[in-house]
Amino acid sequence: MSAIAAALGVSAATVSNALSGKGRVSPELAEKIRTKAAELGYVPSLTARALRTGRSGVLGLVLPNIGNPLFPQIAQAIENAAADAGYGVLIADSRGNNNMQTLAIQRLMERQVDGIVVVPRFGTRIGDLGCPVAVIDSPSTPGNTVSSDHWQGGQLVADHLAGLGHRNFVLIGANPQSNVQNDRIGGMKSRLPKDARVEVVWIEKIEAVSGPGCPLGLMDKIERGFTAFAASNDLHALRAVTELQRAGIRIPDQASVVGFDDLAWSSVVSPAITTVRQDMAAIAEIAVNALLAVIDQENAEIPEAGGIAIAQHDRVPMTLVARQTSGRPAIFNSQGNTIKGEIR
Amino acid sequence: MSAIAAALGVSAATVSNALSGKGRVSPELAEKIRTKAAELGYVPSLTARALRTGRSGVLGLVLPNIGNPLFPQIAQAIENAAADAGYGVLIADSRGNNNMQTLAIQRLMERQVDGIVVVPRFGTRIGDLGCPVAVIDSPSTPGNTVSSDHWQGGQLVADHLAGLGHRNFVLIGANPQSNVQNDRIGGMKSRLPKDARVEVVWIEKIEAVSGPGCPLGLMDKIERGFTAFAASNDLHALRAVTELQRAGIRIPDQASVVGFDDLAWSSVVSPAITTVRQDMAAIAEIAVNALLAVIDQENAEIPEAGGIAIAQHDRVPMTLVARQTSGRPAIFNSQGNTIKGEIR
DNA sequence: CTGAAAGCGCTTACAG
DNA sequence: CTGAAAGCGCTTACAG
Repeated sequence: MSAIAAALGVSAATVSNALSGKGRVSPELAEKIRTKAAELGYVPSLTARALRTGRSGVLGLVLPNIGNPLFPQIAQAIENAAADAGYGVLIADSRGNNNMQTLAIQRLMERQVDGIVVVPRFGTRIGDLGCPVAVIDSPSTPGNTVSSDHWQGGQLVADHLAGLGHRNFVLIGANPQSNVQNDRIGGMKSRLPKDARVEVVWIEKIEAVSGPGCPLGLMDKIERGFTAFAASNDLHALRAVTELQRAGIRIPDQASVVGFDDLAWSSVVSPAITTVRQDMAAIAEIAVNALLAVIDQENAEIPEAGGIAIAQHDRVPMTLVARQTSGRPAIFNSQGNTIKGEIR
Repeated sequence: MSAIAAALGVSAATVSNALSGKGRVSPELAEKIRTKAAELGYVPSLTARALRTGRSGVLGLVLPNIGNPLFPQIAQAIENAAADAGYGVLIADSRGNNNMQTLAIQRLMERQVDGIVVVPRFGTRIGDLGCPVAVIDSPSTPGNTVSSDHWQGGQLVADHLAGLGHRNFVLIGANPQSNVQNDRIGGMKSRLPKDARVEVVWIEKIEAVSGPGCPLGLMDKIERGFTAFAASNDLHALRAVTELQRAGIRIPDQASVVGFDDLAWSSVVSPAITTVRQDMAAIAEIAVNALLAVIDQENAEIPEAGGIAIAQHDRVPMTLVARQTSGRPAIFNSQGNTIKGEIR
């Protein structure tokens, strides 16, 4: 900037004003300055600007576990929304314990992020951080800012499976402590037909006994007449598909399987998995906009206000993506009654 | 900091020296300053430090596509290695075209990152950026800094499958333009038994004709006597497993399937997928250390040197994780000859 | 419409 | 061992 000022014989202040388009510079001079800036390959120092304005132009993203298969979708959506708003994204992983989450947030704040998007760990509560925060989890989470309407997503699944003729449902979740999973499963239950038979399988409980990656005992359910398998995410749905398929069950002829999240592989396995997709772009946009609103307001009003926890509780609707794992089962007639005896 | 200085009646310079442990402060005063800092909850402004020292303490991470299933592993490893070294990580997605990659790098540089880790898009070459860069791709990529030894990984697969008795191999890749995939497939080919029969399936070519998610024609291979399916990553391996399973093939009794990368679901599907794992922690550490070495050197020597492309070409060995998809096939006797006729 | 001055919070020679 | 001073590159009242 000083190089431009020197080359043109004007002041740094004028260069700054011209480049930021804040008016108060004659159009001709402004044009000359812009040209010279381009010519010199001028790149403003965002660091200096940050120091001066107190705004870094960077948002933090704290995730419970970067290794989570859903992470790519979230990170991509947040990165996009932030980039569109001219913000960078600093990532932090709270993998491990809840203390790590606190540390991760601290590290981010040391770096003067203007706001933080956090996907909290089970059962943690994000209090007032002294910095704008948007929480993405589930509407059931205290302090939640925005999330998919997981309950409604569960209802989508129930309606879909019931519409196919199913009356015997196995609901598959990993951990009953997860608000997201509880919402999904609760939503499903709330919409099952009156005469439905339901059993819930909690994977972590089974694995605690039989070890990770163990069979889920789904063939036992099949033998007991269950035909619909609704998992709380695609990873579990995939596990169900392979477990059933391996045992010789034909999907969707003999059983339907549905998942959540439309993870990377879901459309590409055989048969492709029917799933309920989150509108991550919408969620990210709401989260980022909520953050920006608080940031702008902080800047405008009394800065002593400090960190403000956002509390909008936006619920973004989910959409069902019907694929092959839930084609019409050959075992049902159009009334939904079983017409073949091979599976009672 | 000035608050500490004021509270103690010393200068900011002394506070700075005490807190940074640069010596030249009496132990007693230093201790008093540290105590007061803790008491006041002092958090240094990394922005100010960055402006003054010219180092932001932030590394950039540019990925070809955040949506890629391998991304979590990479991001996590880099975030860890960077955090251990006291650095933050700014992410950028070059999703879409090669121009986006250039833009992503520019945005990162505007934010004064001290160095950039880039996983380049197919066929792009990362030149001198005027900032330290570490490229992670494959040893066959020009400018590569560090990567897994994908060729050796391919050899691991070939040895493993040949050792099981297989002589008829289907190699599955997505895109022949990818250096990584070419290395993996090349490595496999280089170690197949002399009398082996080999066919390569390129998924993108098939999908260009039959649409995304279409069958890969694997049953045709089975009918023509192929028994070993070696995919260039777990996503394709999973696709092969489900396609074969769905058609009634029992894995591993009638066919073996092997993948790469040990993606999130690989250990949890049924049967669990045998795969070759990358040592991401080692790769990330080498990449980050390479960056730090250049950054420190820039700081010590002539800063006019500008950006230096690192050229170490470290190859990190891969390891095979044998799981159920490649148990000993029942169709082979101990000499590796077919003993059952059900699959010729 | 343009410029001189101050200051964001640090660090780093340089004096004392 | 400690402090006064300058400066990193910007922006923003305030004058002129």
